[in-house]
Amino acid sequence: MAEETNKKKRMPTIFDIARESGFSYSTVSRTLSGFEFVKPSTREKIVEAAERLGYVPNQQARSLAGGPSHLIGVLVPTLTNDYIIQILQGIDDELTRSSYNLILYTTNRHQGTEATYVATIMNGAADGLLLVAPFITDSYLEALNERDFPYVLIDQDYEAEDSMVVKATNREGAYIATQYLIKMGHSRIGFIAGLPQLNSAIERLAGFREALSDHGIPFREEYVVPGNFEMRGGYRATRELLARSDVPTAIFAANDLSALGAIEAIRERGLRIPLDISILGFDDIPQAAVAYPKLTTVRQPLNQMGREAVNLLLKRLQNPDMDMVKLTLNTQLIIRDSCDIPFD
Amino acid sequence: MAEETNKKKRMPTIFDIARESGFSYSTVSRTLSGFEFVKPSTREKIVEAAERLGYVPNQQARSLAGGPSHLIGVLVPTLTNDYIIQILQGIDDELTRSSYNLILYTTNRHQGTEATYVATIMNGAADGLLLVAPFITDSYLEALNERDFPYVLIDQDYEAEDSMVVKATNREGAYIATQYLIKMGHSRIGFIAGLPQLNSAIERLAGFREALSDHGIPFREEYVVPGNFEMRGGYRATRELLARSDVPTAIFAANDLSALGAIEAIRERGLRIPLDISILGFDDIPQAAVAYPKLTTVRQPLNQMGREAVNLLLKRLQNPDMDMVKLTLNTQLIIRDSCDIPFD
DNA sequence: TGCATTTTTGCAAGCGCTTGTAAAACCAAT
DNA sequence: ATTGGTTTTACAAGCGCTTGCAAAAATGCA
Repeated sequence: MAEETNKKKRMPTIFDIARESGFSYSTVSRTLSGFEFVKPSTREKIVEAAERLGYVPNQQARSLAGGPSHLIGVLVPTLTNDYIIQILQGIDDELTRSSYNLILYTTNRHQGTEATYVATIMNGAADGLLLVAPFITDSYLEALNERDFPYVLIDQDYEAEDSMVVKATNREGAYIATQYLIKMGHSRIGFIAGLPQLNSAIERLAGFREALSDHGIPFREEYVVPGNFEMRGGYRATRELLARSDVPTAIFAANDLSALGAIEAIRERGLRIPLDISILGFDDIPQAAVAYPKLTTVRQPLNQMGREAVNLLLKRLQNPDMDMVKLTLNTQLIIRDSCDIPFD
Repeated sequence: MAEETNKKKRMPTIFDIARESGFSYSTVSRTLSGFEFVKPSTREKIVEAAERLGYVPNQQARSLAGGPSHLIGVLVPTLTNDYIIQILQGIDDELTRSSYNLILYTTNRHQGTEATYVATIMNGAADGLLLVAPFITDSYLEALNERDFPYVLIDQDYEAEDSMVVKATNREGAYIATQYLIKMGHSRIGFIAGLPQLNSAIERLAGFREALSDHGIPFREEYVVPGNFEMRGGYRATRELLARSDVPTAIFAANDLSALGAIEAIRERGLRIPLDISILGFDDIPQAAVAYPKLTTVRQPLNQMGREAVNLLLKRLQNPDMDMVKLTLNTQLIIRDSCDIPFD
C-alpha cells in the first residue's frame, strides 16, 4: 500500500531513440556517432528523437565497445604549485577546444602511485596520457610503449626512450640568467637546487655551472644548496646560505617558489632585496609578478607547453604511426626588480 | 613474409586470471571486488595470479555492469583563479584519500556547457558531482534531482532547491571587514562588486551595506562599481573610482583578484597603499600574502570547503537516503598591510 | 521492365565486468 | 552413513554501445 516513490529516471539509450524514431538501434548508433551512409531523412528523424529525449551517449559503453572515450588522462605531481597549474590551464584550454575531457590524477609524488595510475589509464580509462613532470620510472614507460599507448611527457625528458616530449630550454635559460647576474658584477652566487629526479632541475644547475665557468668564476660546491622546488625548501636553503661567513651577493633559485621562500628568509634576516642581495627565479608563475619586490625570473612558456602537448597527443591519436616528436620551447629572461648590482 | 610487428599487447582481463588460477571468472570478479565468501586459499591463488599478470580492472566495464566508476565529476568555472584552485586542492586531497579519481570539467562560464557536462556526468561518467561556484540553472539541477544523482554545491546556494551545499559566511565576513574599515575612520568606502550571478557576490555586497547602515554611514550607489572577480575587472573598476572628485579613502574588493587589480590601478595613479588609500580583499588566495603590500583580506577556508564537500558527497554515495546538509564555514578577517587610517 | 549495383538498414556478437540464481562441496549432527 | 544447513563456485544474462556481415531498398543502365 505504501506509495513506493521509486523515482530515479533512467537515462535514454539508443534503444529508446530507436523505438521513438522507428529505426533499428544500429542505424541510430551509426547516425549518432558521426557519418555513415544514412539517408538524410532518416538522420533527421533520429537526431530529432535524440534531442527530444535528451539523449547523451554513455561514454563508458561507447569506449567499452571499442570507440574512443574522449577522455585524456593527465598525471600531475601536485596541485599546490602554480607552475603545474599554468601547464594544466594550457592543457585544459586546448582540450576544451577539441571536445576532449580531462581526467586528473595527482600523484603527490608518492612512490608507486604513478605506475598504478598509468596502468588504470591504459586500461581503458582514457585514450591518451599527458605526464607533467613525472618521476620517470622505466616500469610504466615500458608498459606504455609495449601497449603502444599514446602519451606525451611534459617538462621531463627520458633520453633513452623514444617518447613524445614537450619541454623548455632549461639549460639555456639558466645560463642567460646566471650570465645576467655575473655581468651585473656578482661573483658570489648561491644556487638553490631543485629535485634531482627531475631533468629540468639538472639542466638548470648545468646551465648555471656552465655560465660560471664560461666567465671564469670558480664553481663553489658550498654555494649549491638542496631545495625541493617548494617555498619551504627555498626558505631553508636560504637560511643555510645566509649562515655562511661569506654570504652570496645573489641567489639563483631553481624555481620561483624557491625564490619566494628565499625572499622570506632574507627579509626575516633584515636584509633588503635587491640592495643587499639579489634574487632570481625560474618559471615566471603569476605570483612572481605580484611579489615584492617583483621577481626577476626566467619565463617558461608553461601555458603553451600544455597546449603543444595536447596538440601532439591529439595528432598522435589521429595518426598512430606518426613520428615521435620532441618539442623544445624557448625560455626568456624577465627582468623585474629583484636583482641589482652587488653592494660590496 | 613481411614480419608484421603487431605489438599492442592486450590488457589482462578477469578471464585471463580465471584461466591462470583455475577458478571461474565470477569467482575472480567477486574475489577482486571486495569481500564475498571466498575460501582463503582460493583468494590467495587468485590474487597471486592477478598480480603476476599485472591485472587492473577495467573501470568502464565495471561501471557499465553496475558497479561504481570510482570517479567524481568536478565542475569548475575556470582554472585561472587561485580561489578555484584552492578548493580544487581540497577536493583532490580528500578524494585521493578515498581512492576516488577526479574527472574535471572546466566550463569557462560558457553558456550551456554546464548543462551539457552535467548530462554527461549523470550518464555514467561519474558516481557523483561537485559543482564549484556554478551559474545555477534550474535546468540541470532539476535533472540531477529527478535522477536522484548525488551532488554537492560549493560556494553557491540555491535556496529553492533541496541540495547539499558547502559555503562560507560571506555576508558576515564582508560585514566584519567593512566594520574594520569604518572603525579605522573610513567613511568613503568604494566597493568593487563581483559577478551578480553568484550568491557569494550578492551576500558580500549585502554585508557591506549592512555594516555601513549599522554604523550610520549612508550607502552611496556611485561607490559600488561592477567587477567580475578578475584582476582586469578590479583594475577597471578602480580607475573608475579614482576618476571621481571625491575619491574613496578605502576600497573593499569582492575578491582578492579584484583587489590585486585595484592595487595596480592605484599604483599606476601614483598613490600609495595604504597611506593614500586602503585596500581590502576577500578569499585570501596565496597571492594575497606575497603581494605588495600584503593584502588585508577576509579568509575563506577554501581548502576545507573542498574537503567537506567531498566528505558530504562520499557519505551520500554510501547512504543515498541521508538527509540533505547545508554546511556553512566561517570566514575570518586577516589583517595585513593594505589598510590604514585615512589620510584626510 | 529487368538485372546488376550501390546505398541503407538490421541482426548478431562481443567489449570486460557484476550479480541473481542454482548447483556443488563442505560441515556437523543425527 | 545420512540429513540439513552453510559456504563456495559456476553459469547465464545483461549493462549501452560499436561493427562486421548480410539482407533489403533504392538506383542506374540496357
